[in-house]
Amino acid sequence: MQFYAINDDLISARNLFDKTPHRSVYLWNSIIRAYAKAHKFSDAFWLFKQMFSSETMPDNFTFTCILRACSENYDFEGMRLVHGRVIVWGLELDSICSSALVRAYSKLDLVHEATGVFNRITEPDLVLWNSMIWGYGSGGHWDKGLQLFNSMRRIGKQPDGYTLVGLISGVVDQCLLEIGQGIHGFCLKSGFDSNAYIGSVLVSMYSRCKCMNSARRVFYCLSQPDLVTWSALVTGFSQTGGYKNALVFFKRMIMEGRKADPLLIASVLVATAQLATVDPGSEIHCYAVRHGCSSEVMVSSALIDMYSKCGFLGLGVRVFKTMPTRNIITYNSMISSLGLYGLATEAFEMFGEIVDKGYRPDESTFSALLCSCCHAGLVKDGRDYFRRMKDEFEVQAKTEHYVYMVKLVGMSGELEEAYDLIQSLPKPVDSGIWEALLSCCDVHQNSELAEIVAQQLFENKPEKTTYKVMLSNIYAGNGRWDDAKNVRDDIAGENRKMAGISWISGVK
DNA sequence: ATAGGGTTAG
Repeated sequence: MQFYAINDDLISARNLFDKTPHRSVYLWNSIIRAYAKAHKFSDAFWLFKQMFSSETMPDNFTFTCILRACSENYDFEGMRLVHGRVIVWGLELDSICSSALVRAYSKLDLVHEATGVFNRITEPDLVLWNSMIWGYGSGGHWDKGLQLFNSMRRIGKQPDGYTLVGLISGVVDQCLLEIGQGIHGFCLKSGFDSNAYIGSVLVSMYSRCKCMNSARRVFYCLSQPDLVTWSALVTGFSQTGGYKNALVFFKRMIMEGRKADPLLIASVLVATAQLATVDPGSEIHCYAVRHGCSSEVMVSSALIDMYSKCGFLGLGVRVFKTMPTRNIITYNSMISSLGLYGLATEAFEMFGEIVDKGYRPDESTFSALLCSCCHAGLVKDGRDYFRRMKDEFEVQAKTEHYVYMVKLVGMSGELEEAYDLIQSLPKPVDSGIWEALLSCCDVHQNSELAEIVAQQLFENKPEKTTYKVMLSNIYAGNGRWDDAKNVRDDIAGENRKMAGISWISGVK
């Protein structure tokens, strides 16, 4: 419904634009920005080009509008073209254009280019500092962001809320927790702790650091947490294993009379999917239906995943069939769901369908496909998809893909081939890949190779005990009782895992 | 002119 409103407005705006005989630069800028905001990037670009042959000349704001469109559309070529024009118009040193360039390049992960633009400015203003710090932070270069933050303060420039948001977004991992705490301290001292944006990024920062107690504490300190902040907290719980808490806080927010939006609903569905009981998930589904957003791509995709993980593939398929718009994530969810149920043929068909429709399969698509092959033991198909992934679709193989390939080849009994595959990888090899091979050795009771693999794992992660259990089991299976006992004794002193128990909840 | 939360990846 919202989309129609935006489109209707856009159409009226365009009519007005077309009827105006002498268009000012403001009018041009507004219409380009409107198209960019509605994600109609090709229209925005077409108008941008039209403008150059009109009587009105672009100004620095025109470029910011079109740069935003380029970056949101991941249009690298357009980006270079526009940058070129910015230079031609002598606006590269303009404070408005330069910060737009820095942001756009950073968004495209071209931090190097962003830095180039930044370094050409001798006296950056606050917005430019902020843009560059944000660029470093969002690009994973937290250290450079921090350096820049320090040099900014050294020359006496006062940071503002934007600066800190950019800086905090660079704290992406548990090992950066202390850095994050330091920045949090700075926020408190400088009185930024009541800023809604900073509150929400702090909550998600602590979530990324797996410190949900701190995230919760920041949340409780806010007098009026808004939807985004609630959402950050619920998502934090969803992603760190606090599934019950995700639901508790979601319900608490609803009880306070607030309305959830598609982003939050998708997030809380992740928690219900992990709980693997369908009741809470279908409750959220009903909520989405009542609030008219069950057909949003994000919600529907999450529903497909939830239903299939909770044992109701048919309901997931029904959501899939009835949803009005799909994206690559939707298809990936559907492929992994089919794979999860051992329906490899159907998963392959869906892959063919998305290629026919012109979607670009991504790394998750191939994860889902290779996983389906593993479940169904289809070695030949797996090899094919692995090859096509690299050759035909130019998707780089990542750790997860190698894990699947090792499992697929190794489980079929070709332990040597799996071993050779790992040997061919650049060092250091992720221990997850070695672990995959170890589980193949377990299944095929090959204790000789298992020893070699375990040695590799021991060098990588001596503190982990799971693979020692596996090695001991392999020894035991081969009747090598002394070896089995030695490895067991080795674990005994370390923190031992409790034996697993499981149960099935009653179905009414 | 700059900012925050999101769905797949068993």
